[in-house]
Order: sequence, then structure tokens, then C-alpha cells
Amino acid sequence: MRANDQVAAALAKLVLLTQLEDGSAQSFRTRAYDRAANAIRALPEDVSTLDLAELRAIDGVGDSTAKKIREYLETGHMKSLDELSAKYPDEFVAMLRVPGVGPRTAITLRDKLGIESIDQLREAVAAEQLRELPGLGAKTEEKIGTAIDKLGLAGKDRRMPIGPTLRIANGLVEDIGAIDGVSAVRYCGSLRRFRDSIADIDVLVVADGADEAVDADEAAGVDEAVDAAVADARESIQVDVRVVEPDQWGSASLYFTGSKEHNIALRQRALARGWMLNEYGLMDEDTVVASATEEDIYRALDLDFIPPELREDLGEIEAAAEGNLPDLVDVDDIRGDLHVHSTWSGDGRSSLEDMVAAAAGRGLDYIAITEHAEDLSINGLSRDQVAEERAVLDELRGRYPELAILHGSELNIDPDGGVDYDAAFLAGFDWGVASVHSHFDLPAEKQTQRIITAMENPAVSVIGHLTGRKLGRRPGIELDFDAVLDAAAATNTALEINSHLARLDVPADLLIRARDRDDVRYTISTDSHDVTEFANIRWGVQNARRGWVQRSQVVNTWPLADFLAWAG
DNA sequence: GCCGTTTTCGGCCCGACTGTTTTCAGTCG
Repeated sequence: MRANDQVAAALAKLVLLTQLEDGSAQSFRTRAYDRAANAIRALPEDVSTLDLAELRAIDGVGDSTAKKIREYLETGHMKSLDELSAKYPDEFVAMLRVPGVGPRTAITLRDKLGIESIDQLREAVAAEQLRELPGLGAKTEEKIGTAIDKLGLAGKDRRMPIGPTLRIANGLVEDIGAIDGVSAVRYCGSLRRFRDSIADIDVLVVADGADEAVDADEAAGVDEAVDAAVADARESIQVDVRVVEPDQWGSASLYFTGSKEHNIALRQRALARGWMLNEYGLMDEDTVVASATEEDIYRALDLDFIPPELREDLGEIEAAAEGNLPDLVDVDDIRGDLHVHSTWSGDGRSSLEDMVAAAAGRGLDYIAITEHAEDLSINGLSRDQVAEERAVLDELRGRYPELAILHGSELNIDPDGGVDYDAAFLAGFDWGVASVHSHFDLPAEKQTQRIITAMENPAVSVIGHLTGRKLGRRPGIELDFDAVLDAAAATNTALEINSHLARLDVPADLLIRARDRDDVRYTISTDSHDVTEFANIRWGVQNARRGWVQRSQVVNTWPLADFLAWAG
């Protein structure tokens, strides 16, 4: 694990322990540690190389936390963390994961009933002991009991991969939008910010006349219809719905989209101007300064519009204040798709002819057909098959003169960084994607080296789905990302941003870490295996946006001639 | 614990909901 992640994890644990110590999740100390943890996690530099003064220079890290970090880096321990850990063992801290149990309740349970773990808590609920405690009652006891039984299904930290969540959310938006009296609907929350895992779906609805007493019946009807529309989805994920008035669309969207940290920073900015910001509007006493659109509110706060994908309080507010937001890529900017399979690959589902027709139909200027290569035993193309496909492509080029068709290959990076075929054969391809498809468990050093070796191969123009992760299923390989970035720049090899919702790879968290590296190039491609998957490009674009990737860094936004000149 | 177009001391985002209350504490987002 990266030193930054280790330090952030230690500070995150300190947050939990301090919540218990202070009896509040909102104590200033707790929030300070939390802020520091986030800052360290998002820091592009390696935290272990920073001295005390450099640590203090980080926004959110002061004297005390800087010393704790140095102590941790030098000794592997933090005295205050060790002391609190002894006082609050992991078993006890785990009780905070139960919905309804916060720091106060946890302490009360221990002081009055001697409860030290979730198991003991379950027993106390069964024995109806909780209802005797001050501030608790039978209802709370029952709620906690139910929450424990569903833990894992409904725990505070349960998250779902974005793919299935998006499908559910898009269905909800469609169903709710069709309800009589609903004039606008959108999903918000971390889904709109395009995080790759989601805890709940937040849906914002505008219902005509929701605010007028005369239309109370109609408003109630909308509420009922909305409830019915989300009932099924609630079987699989938490769904929060909020119905608002039309003139609150902007402030409610902002509030509901978050992130929490972004909202807090915006509210502080409002306070500095003598205003107050909440979900109902940006207010000057009783006067509404702005509320109808998010654009209005940002403008009133002297900020450029901040796209949802950037709203994490990772510097976007400062950038917006200075007019320095990154020039993000849009779906319409994408001119080519550089990672495409067909049934020539064993796992392809649409014919080559159909794939090319679909690409042309989408108005793309260029595509690279990149079937699996021979070392992928089940799916890969033999040399003879490569030659056959090339002949077919020649014929297709005649049929689609507006579409430049490159013949590429998706090569397999072996454990030592070698790829399929031989140098002479590789030279026959127009384009080379190289990807990891095996040996996911090698140590980071070895993984990093195999990627770098592949980059040094002249036949390799881009590394496909860098980490090989499958969201919710496979974690992805360990690697030294900074070394990979250095090699990418040095060898002029792009990094692919894979658009498939199960991958979204390079992960946005890594892209953010690379945001100051304008020497790194990217492709955004679909890795399509059938004609429907070309539409996935929008997810790759959103992932790139979340990663602060600049439009100019994405080579397949470039005109064909520029792209070909770069690709050599 | 952090920080400064209001501050080196005195503030620190805002509101809903629930359940326990007789005016509010705790939890959650």
C-alpha cells in the first residue's frame, strides 16, 4: 500500500477513536483529523518524502497532525493512536458500523451495560436491556436489533459498484419522469459525481404545485406514485427521494449532489459574504440571492460552474475562483475508438462488419480493431487469422471511406513485460494496445516493471485497462503509479481510460493523482465486444472528467492527422 | 485541531428525522 494510503488509514482510525473519546462525530478535533486524512489521501506527492514543514504546508494539516504523521512514518506507530486503541478495541469500535449507533450510544452501552462488541450488543437487545437506558427506548432497541441482523446488507459502509447502480437509477429516473405532475427528475449524490462505488441512490424530483395548498392532493398523489416507482429498487439498494419546488432545483441539486466536503466549503464561502447556503437557496437574511439553478449559485459565489464530477473539495473551488478549472473532455470531443473487438476474438459478440458499421454510424472519424492476441489461448488470433482479418479490413475500408480503420491488436503483457508475436510481425500492425490479463497477484515491484517493459516495446502505443480491476469482483494489480507515469511520459505511451462500467480503469483516484502531469497522454476507449457497447464511451468520459483529465491530453479527441502523427 | 479580506483567539455548515423528551440529544446525510 502507498505510504499516503497507510497514513490516511491511520488518521481515519484516529477519527473513529476520537469520536468515541470526544463523544461526538462533530467535534472539532475529529473533523480536523478527518480533513487531514482526506488531504493526505489526495496528495499527489509521496507523503513519506515530506519533512515537518512540508507536511504543515498541506491545507488541513497543522502542527499536531504533522508531528503525528512523521512519528508514524518513522516508527510505524502513533502514540495517541495506540493509547486510544487500547482504550477502544477494534471489536468495540465496530459497533459504530451499526446504523443508529453513534459515539454517544456506544459509550453509554459500555458504561451502563458493559457491552464491548456487536455480539454482546445483539445479546443485550435480545434480553431487552437497551430500553432501560437513559435516552434509549423500546423503539431504538428494536431498530438496533434489526440493523444488526441486516448488517452487511445495510451497514453504514456498504457500497455497490456503479454499474448495477446506474442501471437501477436510470430506470428510476425514467419511471419517475413519466409520473403525472413531475416536471423534472435527476439522480444526484455520488452517482452524479461518478464515484465508482455507491452507497445509495439520491433522486431529486420537481413536482408542479408541490408548494401550493390548493394542489396538496395532487402533490400527495405524486409522492405516492414516486414511492411506488422506487419500491422495487429499494429491495437492492437504499433509495432517497426528495421532492422540491421548481425554484429550488438548483440549490437542492447542489445540496443533494454533494460531496459533503464540497458543500461545507461552499457554505463557508457563503458565510464569508454574510449569506447562508442550504438546500432551499443561497440566502441573504430572508432574501433569496440564488436558488433556481446550480449555475446561478456558483455565479453568485464568484465561482465558475463546477461540474459534478469535480465536487470533492480537492481544489476545485479554489480553481473555480481563479478561473483555472481544467478544460474537461466531453462525449462530443471523442473522434475515435481505439480498443474494439469483434467475433474474430473468441469473446466478441458482434461481427467485424457490424462493429465497423456501428462505428461509422456513430460518426466516428477513426477506430482501431484490436482483437485479442495469440497468447490468450481461448480468445486470441493466430498469425494466420491476423492476416485473414487484415484482408477483410482492406475490403471494409473501401466501403467506409469516411472512417479510418486501423488494424491493431490487444496484446497480452506476460509476467516479464513481454507481449505476443515477434517484432517483425508486430510491425505489421497499425496500433498496439497492451494489457494485463493474467498474473494479477505479483508484487507491486514486479507489476510495475512488467508494465514499464511493455511501454518500452515500440509496438505498444497504449496500456489497456491499467490495473485490471473488476469493480466489486477483483481489486486490480498493485503498482507504483508514479513510476508508471514517468515511463508513460518517457516512452510516449498513452494510458487507456477503459469505459466499461465494470472496469473504469485507470481509476479516477489515480487520474486525480496525475492531474498535474501534462506530459502524460490518455486514450478513452470502449473495449467494445458488441455494437451496443460503443455507447459506453460516455462512462469513460465521465471517469476521465472525475480524474481532472484535460481534453488536450486525450489523443482520440485529436483530428485524425494529429492522432496519426502522434501514434507514428 | 486548524486557521486568518472578521480573527494569532475564537470561531468552526446546515437541516431533517427519530425518539425521547416537557425543550432536546443523537444520528444521519
